[in-house]
Amino acid sequence: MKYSKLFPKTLKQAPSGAESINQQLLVRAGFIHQEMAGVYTYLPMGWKVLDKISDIVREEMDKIEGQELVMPALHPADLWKKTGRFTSVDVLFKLKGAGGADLVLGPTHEEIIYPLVAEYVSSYRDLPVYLYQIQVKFRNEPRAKAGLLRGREFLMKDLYSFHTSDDDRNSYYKKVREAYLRIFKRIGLKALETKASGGTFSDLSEEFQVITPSGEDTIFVCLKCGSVFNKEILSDKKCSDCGGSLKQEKAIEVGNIFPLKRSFAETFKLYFTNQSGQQEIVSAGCYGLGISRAMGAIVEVSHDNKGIIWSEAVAPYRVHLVGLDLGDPHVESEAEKLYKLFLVENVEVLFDDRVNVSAGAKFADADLIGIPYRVVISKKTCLTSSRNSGNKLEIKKRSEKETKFLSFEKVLKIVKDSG
RNA sequence: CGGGGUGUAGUUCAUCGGUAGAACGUCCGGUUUGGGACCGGAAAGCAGGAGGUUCAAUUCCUCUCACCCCGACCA
Repeated sequence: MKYSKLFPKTLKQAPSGAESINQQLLVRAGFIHQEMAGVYTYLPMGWKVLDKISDIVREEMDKIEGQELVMPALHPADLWKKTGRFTSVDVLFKLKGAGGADLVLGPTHEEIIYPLVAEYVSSYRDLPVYLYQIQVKFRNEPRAKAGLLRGREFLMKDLYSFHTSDDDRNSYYKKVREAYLRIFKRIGLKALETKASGGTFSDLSEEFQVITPSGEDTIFVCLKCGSVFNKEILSDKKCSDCGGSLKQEKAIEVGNIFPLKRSFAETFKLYFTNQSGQQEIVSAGCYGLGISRAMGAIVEVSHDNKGIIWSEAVAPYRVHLVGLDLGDPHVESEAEKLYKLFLVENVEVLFDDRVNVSAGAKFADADLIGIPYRVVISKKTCLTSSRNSGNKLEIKKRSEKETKFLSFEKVLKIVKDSG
């Protein structure tokens, strides 16, 4: 991608009202655009990041035999009335259909997936089944805030598992837990597994929390055994696993896994016929992961005063090629060649090809956008190119200070190897 | 949903009763080119919306909408 064609350009200042770090940096760097409180357009580079996170999530879900589907965002309210959540969930967006029927914008999908599975699953032979989707969710938060950390419309992965027994569900639950730990590691988030209440879903659940001052949850980390507890389930000031003392932290919840209560299966009559021909109730779990929230969380924990520092797995591009002295026809053609070489090598590259823009402005944009590798081509780095021997490029990692001068081959190796 | 704050050019902000100004960005011309360069010129505004007070309202008052922050909430 050529920077001159990229939509949109970066901003020097964050709009007023953008107070949280993730919102400021993501808006300034051109990843997101706010439409209203808690609702954002994901701009081309922002969408690329979300796509990369989603792809990692897909890979890990597929590894544990998840099957991807997409359910509607628009739900008939009847299903929500059946579970009682039409009134009990206060963040529910409600609207009217053409005939006056009540409709709901889905904040979660138990009400859709239970009837769906009930329709197709009737035998123990049909179970277990693991279904997930990556989809937009709606929650009418009384106070949306902090950029992508708390939206009214947001991107989420939700997985639902259905089993012939609680034991089977519990063993799958462990697999999901491991998949989650792999996902967060891969996208560059240190997520702590946290014991929490299950709200209307279940009695207990586990959350994946990323420690950051901007987090809105309070968690307690045991200094002795490392267990982590959400404050909502903590009755005394000692670790309930080992009795050790606890350290309080602010954290943002990026994932939450629940063994589901029986009541959903009862409401939607989700039964199966077992091997002895008897009807049994299906056991289920649900597993959420906030995709857009994870993007915000990454920025919260990985930035400096100049901008974002993307982890390699989720960065919109791998290389930010900065062309300086492009007024010089020789440098200009060398830069073009270099850009094409990266493309031929399947390296995702953003090429700052702007001619009348100062070096400082280009570096500032590169730092702001936060692509992992910055490669500079200029008069200085082109000097040796007339001799075929030693054409050196300048390469710098966004996360490091050090700059190296290396041949294209070595640059390519670095860029391709890591991550 | 309680408390507080803010709505003026694309963006950030000034003006605070006499009918709108800067910076950044944008466009044109020129000089520049390794950390947000410089000089000239230009375009850009129903002052969130409705009502009221006034000879006159961006400015004062009322209502409303939106956004931000603190708290409550967060299945």
